Amino acid sequence: MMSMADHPAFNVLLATCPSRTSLARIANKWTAMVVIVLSDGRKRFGDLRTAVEGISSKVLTETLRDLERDGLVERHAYAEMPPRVEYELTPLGRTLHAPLQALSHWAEQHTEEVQTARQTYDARD
Amino acid sequence: MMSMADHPAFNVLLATCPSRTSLARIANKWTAMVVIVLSDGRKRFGDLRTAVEGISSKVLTETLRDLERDGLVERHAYAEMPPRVEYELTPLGRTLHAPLQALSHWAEQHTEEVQTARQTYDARD
DNA sequence: GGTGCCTGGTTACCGATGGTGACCATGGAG
DNA sequence: CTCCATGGTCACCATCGGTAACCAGGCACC
Repeated sequence: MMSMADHPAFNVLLATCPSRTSLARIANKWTAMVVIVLSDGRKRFGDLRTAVEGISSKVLTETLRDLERDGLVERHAYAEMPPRVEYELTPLGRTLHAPLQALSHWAEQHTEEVQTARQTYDARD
Repeated sequence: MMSMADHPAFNVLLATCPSRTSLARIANKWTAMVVIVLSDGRKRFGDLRTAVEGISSKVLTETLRDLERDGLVERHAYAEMPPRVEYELTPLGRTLHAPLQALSHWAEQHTEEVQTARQTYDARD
């Protein structure tokens, strides 16, 4: 059975609703790519940096910190030399995989249509 | 039947893949909110501005222009005074509704967990 | 014991992006 | 002749994303 409590009155369209903060975090290309890579399993910092082509150390660090802060990713640091740090999705983070994967699939599947539309738009008058 | 041509080798994880441009456009909070409002039907500029609380004219204009350029939204301007301009999703734009709605739902449904995690993170040492 | 490599960052800097508030063109109403 | 309504644009500033250089610390080599 579902009660009212299962449906809090959160609405991203409302300016002051805290859910908008959550949306802003996940509706982000780097977040999407990092989560997709991490859903394959625990990954080291350097491996993430390689897998998510083109991301810089700084942006990867920030993205991971934000995800950790929001309880979506867990950080495991080992006191070794050279250092080793691994990241993995929390159970909450794993629930993000499906929606973000869907978004990426959309991007991949409709890229050609988007490119065509863009060329048409840019070519007109 | 599906052929190879139905599955182009687009991959958002590759830096130079054009699908990444598409992902960057749709993985954006304003895009998500605008598409969700528009999936309810054709809307006037002013109504969109009201429905997506907190968006400025400038950002709404830019968001709509980008969506139009990518073939996701169609703009209908009427030569009346005062002016009337309506926007509606194209068939391609409508395919975005489900993934973006899912993302918003995630944000709304997990806001409390995210907030709790954030407080815990910020409170530690 | 100086040189260099390895990893996971940090720092300074800089251009793009997002956000704010004022302003505008047009025509009709008062 | 002034005011309102609509759908913007413009100038301006803050914040963010991105780039390239550098760093800590231990180990290996010579």
